[in-house]
Amino acid sequence: MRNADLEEIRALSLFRDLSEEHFAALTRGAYHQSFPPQVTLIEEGQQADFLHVVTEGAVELYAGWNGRETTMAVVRPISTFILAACITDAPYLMSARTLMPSRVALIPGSDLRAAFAQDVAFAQAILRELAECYRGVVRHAKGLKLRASRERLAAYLLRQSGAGGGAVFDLQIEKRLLASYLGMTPENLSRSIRSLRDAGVSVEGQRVTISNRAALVAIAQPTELLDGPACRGAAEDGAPTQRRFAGH
Amino acid sequence: MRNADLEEIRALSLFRDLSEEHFAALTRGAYHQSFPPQVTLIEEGQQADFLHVVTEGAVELYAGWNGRETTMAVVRPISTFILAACITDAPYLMSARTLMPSRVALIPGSDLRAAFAQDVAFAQAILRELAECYRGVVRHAKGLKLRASRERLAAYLLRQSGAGGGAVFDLQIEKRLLASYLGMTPENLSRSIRSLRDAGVSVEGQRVTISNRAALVAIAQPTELLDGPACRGAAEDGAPTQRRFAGH
DNA sequence: TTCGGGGCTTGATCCAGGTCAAGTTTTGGA
DNA sequence: TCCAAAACTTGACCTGGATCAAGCCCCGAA
Repeated sequence: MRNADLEEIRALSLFRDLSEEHFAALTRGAYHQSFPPQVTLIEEGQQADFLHVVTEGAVELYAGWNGRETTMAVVRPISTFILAACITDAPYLMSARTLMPSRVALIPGSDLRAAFAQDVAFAQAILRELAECYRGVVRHAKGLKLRASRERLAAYLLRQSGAGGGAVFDLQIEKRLLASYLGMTPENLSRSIRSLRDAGVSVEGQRVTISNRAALVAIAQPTELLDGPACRGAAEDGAPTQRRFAGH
Repeated sequence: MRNADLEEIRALSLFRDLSEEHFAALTRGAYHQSFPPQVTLIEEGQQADFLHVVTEGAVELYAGWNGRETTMAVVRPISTFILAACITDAPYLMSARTLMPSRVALIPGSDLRAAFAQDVAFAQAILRELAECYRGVVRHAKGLKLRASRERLAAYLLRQSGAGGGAVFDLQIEKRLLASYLGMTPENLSRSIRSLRDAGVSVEGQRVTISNRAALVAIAQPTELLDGPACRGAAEDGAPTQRRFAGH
């Protein structure tokens, strides 16, 4: 692995408190690979052998059943995924595929469990990371059950725009993917977007403009309990070393 | 706390590997209280001070937004809840209320974190427990997004009936609650139940009879990735010291 | 034993959102 | 640069499930 990559991974809250020695041990057995877009990295049901860390690009987590398919999250650098399956040594509950050319570090689950047993600070970091993942899915599920699709879209746009001004930003994601993530069809997303026009939202291609934040807030009624803390204050103080794009 | 209660809690996979000393330290600061039905134990948004362990009765985890409300899970003895909020010392994402006269043990979060730091085996147990919770919510979310309501009901009934024969069993839960858990209205649940009659399902009051398991399976298409491992084999070998009734 | 209230069912109706079918635009590759 | 495939939009239509409104049943309290 390149030094620059190592440093980026090291900066993750997950690895920040890990001793130099243990970190070296972890990364010794790790791979760091580049993948073209649309490559399936893991498939649900498979055994979990590696913790994955996206260092470049974007990875979609999705699940299928009976011919249907839905996007559960989009993971962006630098963050990890499938920690839970790795820890319990259980089959993945979600598949993962690259959305663009991406680089992913693969850390053997056995090494992970070994480091966990030897380093209390690391154990705490893992636990915190997992707890945050858990809370992310809970929020996602709550949103699905409590909000209508238009409300989910409004909330999503507010989250993406960041708490600050951020009246203009890019979607960073294909609309069909966003639709799937929000639990609706592309057609319905299209219509929902139009229906937000009179709330001052305009979407042209990937570019989103929010001209009346208050109106959008009135629709989405964002809460920390549903939209996460990221929505709260203006730009966070510390370097946001870890971002999860669409949920989690 | 009564000795019998202590032993039951001790038998949880969460505490099984904890040293006698650390377990004593944990339970020294713990309360064990009885509550009548319909008592709110915790409210979403509050700070998480105690890990909760249901030892008798049943507790509903639910979430509200904008006047709406949905039940996320029903926790039955002996199992824990709100572990994640406790660990991250973050606000609860779900409220909890008793559904019947219940007893709940409250273990201070600070003690929990202390024990975590001192006992690697305990740390691993906590991590496993949390990972299982995470996977539970992921399954719940997948079900909501991938299955239609009738399919969710069919899958739920199969899960409840247990993998074995179990052609007759009790719902153990009010139907309005089940409806909310499955993400539908009571009216729609009623109709969905009727619509499963020609799949050999009859529900009279709380009593459910499944006379054509194959037909139900054809509708629900149960998968381990959606319905959990509990659905797999016949009665598990070890004592099922920990059960989560409706999901998680 | 009666009464009242909540849970459950059933029917009628409505609507959010899915499906189907064209277009239109964008994108990526030769 | 052009072409083909895919993404996106729009309209028409349909349907799963919500809502509204009774009525029923069961259970618990007086």
